Amino acid sequence: MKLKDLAEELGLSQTTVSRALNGYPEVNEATRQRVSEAARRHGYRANVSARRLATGRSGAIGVTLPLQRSLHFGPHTSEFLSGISERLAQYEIDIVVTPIDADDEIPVFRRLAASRRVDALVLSAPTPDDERIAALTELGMPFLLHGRADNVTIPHAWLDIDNEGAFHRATSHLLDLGHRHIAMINGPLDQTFAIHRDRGFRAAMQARGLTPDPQLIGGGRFTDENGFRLAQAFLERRPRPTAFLAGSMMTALGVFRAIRAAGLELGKDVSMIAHDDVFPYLNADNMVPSMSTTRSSIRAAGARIAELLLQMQEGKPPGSIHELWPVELVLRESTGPAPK
Amino acid sequence: MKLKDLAEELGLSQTTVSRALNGYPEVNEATRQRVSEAARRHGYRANVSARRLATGRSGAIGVTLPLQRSLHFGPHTSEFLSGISERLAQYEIDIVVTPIDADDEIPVFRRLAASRRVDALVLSAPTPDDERIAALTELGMPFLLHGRADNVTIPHAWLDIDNEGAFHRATSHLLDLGHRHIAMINGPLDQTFAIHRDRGFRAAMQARGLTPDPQLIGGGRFTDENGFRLAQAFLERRPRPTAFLAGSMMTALGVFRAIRAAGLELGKDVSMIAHDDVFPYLNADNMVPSMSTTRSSIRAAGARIAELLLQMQEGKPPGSIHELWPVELVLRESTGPAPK
DNA sequence: AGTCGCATTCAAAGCGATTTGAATCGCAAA
DNA sequence: TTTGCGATTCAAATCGCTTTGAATGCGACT
Repeated sequence: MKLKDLAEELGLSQTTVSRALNGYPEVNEATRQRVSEAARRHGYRANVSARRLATGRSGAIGVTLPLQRSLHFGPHTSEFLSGISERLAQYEIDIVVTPIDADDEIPVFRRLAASRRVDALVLSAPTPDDERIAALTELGMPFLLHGRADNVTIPHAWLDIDNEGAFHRATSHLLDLGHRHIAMINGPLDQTFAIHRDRGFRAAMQARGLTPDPQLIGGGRFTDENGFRLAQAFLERRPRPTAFLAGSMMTALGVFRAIRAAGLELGKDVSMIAHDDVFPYLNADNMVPSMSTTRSSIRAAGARIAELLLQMQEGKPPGSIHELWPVELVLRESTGPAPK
Repeated sequence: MKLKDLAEELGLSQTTVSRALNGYPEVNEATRQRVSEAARRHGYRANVSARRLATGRSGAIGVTLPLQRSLHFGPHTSEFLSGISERLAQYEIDIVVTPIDADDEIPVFRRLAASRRVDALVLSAPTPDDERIAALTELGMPFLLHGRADNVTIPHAWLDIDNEGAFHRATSHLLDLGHRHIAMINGPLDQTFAIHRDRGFRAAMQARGLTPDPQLIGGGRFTDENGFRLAQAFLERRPRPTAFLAGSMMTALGVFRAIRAAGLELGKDVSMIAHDDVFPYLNADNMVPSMSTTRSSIRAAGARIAELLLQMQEGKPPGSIHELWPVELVLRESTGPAPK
């Protein structure tokens, strides 16, 4: 059933039917009722391809899915996507997952733009000098950055969490508890968020006149394995760290195991604060001991990003969209006073 | 730059340019070269909306993303999507993520079909009597089921792994090692794959004349927490289980913790075999002790599903597409002989 | 020389919506 | 009675591609 059929059945022109369904004001209310009813009865829905062609808008936003590179974002992906779709569900906007091969990101963007496949893009995992921003700006493709690219001066929209503040507070709290040898298990250090966390950590230490021990700082992928390896190595150093900062719940699990393997008890011999993106399948509250975290829902971020993309489509200038979300510090059982 | 502009610049008709770019044979090779060169030079790409409208194919496949219900599939999602996109990347086929709210799945399908938004769907997490199959068949929307719906007789395409066989083998192996009290931590029991696993487990036990202890059987979401809780409870029973089967690496982590918490040693006092969907961020091989698993890559399944969808689009009848993948049993350190 | 067939190319007709500019109908104002 | 205006409705153009059916050019064959 297409528009023409519906119009014929109703004895109306396509124009009127189209307008009635799209809520234009110049349609008689009685007519609109009649049209809506018929449309519902036939389960009529406008062919999206035709609509997109006519309106010039693709009605879709692209979310990049890094295939090779940031594989550690795997577990984040579904939550983030859920957040976006949650917000977009009521609109007729598609979410197109665009695999990106790291090598040829820019060409992919070029193709996306030329074929008008999506109206806007969501970019994840930026580096400080992220070159995608210049490329997309030049292509005239609207986008929203999830994270920040500190060194890029081109105006662009971004939403980020306060990673620096979060790790500053977490570190300060550990210091308040008397910890002096704090190990930091960060993410991949080429990415902005990891750099910010590092900065927060160092600043908090230095504020107390302490210098972070480079032997107790590590980074890398957010895997259970990486967390275990680094933590195990750190626990062999002397003086031994009495507290850990972990960049993700996944690494925290590894650290947890390493602590146990060393015969230590979490929350007593060793403290830990992990960053929690709030995954429904890995709950900090239900761990034993429950895990102190810096918490920020990546799902909520996705929803807000969708919201902001909608606003951009209505004309809000990208350069005016900058959101820095505070991060909660949730204290649970995994943190305690430093052992004497 | 659109087709018309390109044609004008080249002094050719749109027909010829279109055919040249789409690889039709009736174009002079010299002309094709000239066209390709010009297209490349201008970065020309056909407007997808126009193409879709003209061809009547949306050039997109939909992947359902259950929002509420199977939240436990979170971590699987990104791997699965990666697999699909890996295979589809070379084609101009979009992957549209379709959030599904559980309550109104069928209406969503109806809308998808009516608006011709996608050419086919990938369905996940089926139940034995999955009613989506009938709905989609009636709507004429091609789909491929990831998993199986045993009780549905309507011919349809599916790809599944041999869950029953996997758990049969895993159980048999534990029995060979002398274990008699085997605990089973399954997935949500309304889903087919969990039912199959249960069946494999029971059959292997019964083949040795053993009856599974209902006190040692549990199910539920694939969370670390659920694994921990169930395992902890099971370890308090007498006789205590000497081996565990875990439905996912996520639950396995919880079981692991429960075993440690009980002062037992994995691989010696207690054995475990977990099912591994092969996540890059949770490696069975690198755990300590390394984890014995039934292994089947969900990413590979995604890639194959994409492949099969392409074949369906070329006319392969859905009823002829049934793939049952064998599952590897990988023995590592977490399994050992039953303690006397 | 006339005709046929093959290789190319083209003009024009869709695809199914949206949108522009004009037409129609009452009804109040002149 | 005529005119004008607001409220509705409509015919036709448009979006940018694919595809059908016809046209063209040219060497080969009769």
